[in-house]
Amino acid sequence: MSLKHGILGLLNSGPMTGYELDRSFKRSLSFFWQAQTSQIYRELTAMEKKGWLISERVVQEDKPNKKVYSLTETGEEELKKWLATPEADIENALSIRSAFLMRVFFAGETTEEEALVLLRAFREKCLESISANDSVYESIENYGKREVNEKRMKYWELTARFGEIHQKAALEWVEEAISRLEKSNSNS
Amino acid sequence: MSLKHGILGLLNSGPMTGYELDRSFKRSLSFFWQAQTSQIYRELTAMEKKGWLISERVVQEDKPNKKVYSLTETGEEELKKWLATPEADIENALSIRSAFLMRVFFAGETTEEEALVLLRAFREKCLESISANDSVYESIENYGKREVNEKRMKYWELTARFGEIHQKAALEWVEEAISRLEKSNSNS
DNA sequence: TTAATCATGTAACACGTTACATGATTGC
DNA sequence: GCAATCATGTAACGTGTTACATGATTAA
Repeated sequence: MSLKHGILGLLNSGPMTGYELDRSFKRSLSFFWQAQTSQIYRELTAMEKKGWLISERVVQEDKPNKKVYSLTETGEEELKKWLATPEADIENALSIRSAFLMRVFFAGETTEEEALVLLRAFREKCLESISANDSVYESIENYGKREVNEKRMKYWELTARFGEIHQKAALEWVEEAISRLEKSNSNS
Repeated sequence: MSLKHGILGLLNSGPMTGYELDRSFKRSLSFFWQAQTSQIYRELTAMEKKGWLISERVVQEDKPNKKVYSLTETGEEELKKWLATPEADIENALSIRSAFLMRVFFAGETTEEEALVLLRAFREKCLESISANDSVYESIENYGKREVNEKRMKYWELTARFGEIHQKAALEWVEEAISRLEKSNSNS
């Protein structure tokens, strides 16, 4: 239920519209949890039905009208309850779900040259992501200074740091994988 | 569609029942793709309807009867087509989906002490997983010798190696995260 | 005038999870 | 006698993805 709890967590910093939540999500939580706009609107409807949120329609003259959501007491309690029971998520915290690795697993059904093309493409991806990291920290600082308190920023940075370490580990892996394959290629 | 293609890939080594596919999945692919038994049976039904597989009922006397699935030509073509178009999966190959990191992100809503409890529990999990890795390689070798050819084993090992590197990176991250928090704790 | 940003959704389908149901055989 | 392994599923629900629909305002 992480999408619901992500929304609760964001709304705990103050009321927001679905549109704003969507942008917040993509700016911060999308490092480790991706959600479509349409999914966010659907969840908001469901969460209001559950009594975790209430919405208020705000009329605007210059822009389209909007619907501002805020936490109810029930919603706050639910957030606290969730924060207090992390066991199941720690249990699965190391599990990976990767369609890319599925392809690596079955690369034996193709030629070694094709496998190398796959791995080299992944290496490029790793290098790209790593070189984009500086701007990530910049945007955390810029955004954080304005709208988020320091305590919250600290944990945001920790999650970004996870992404960074993850990317570097992936690069390390693919370098090793490529050189293993190239070695076995020249032996054959 | 990775579950379907995982099944195609496994059946490409030879016909299997849903029960055997389920065990294969859990033994090998579950490092990077988890699937429930019931999901596998549902996919098999759907894939047969699509014409990718055919099933044959085999009567057994000592054990319950079973239903053996094999690839059709259409299924083989689909597998080849999938292997030839990895672009989208490489694009998202570095993306993470982690309910645990969602909790880290929102750990600012609790006390620093609670955050440390969370991170220490994760560290334990990392250490556990890392110490379980030797047996992983052992079982790949044991299983691989019997039923899988050498070319396939190589890629299996690569995916397992990814898991290992990932675990070590996670440990590195959590050690750093804990010491950062402990530092800021003593400053406050 | 055209793209970008603001703003909210519906519908259909695909995929994942949980709980339940059934019943045979083998080894301790 | 009891647990483990063999073997196959259904039903309901929850979550994720894709495509589509609508329409206003602002900046280039």
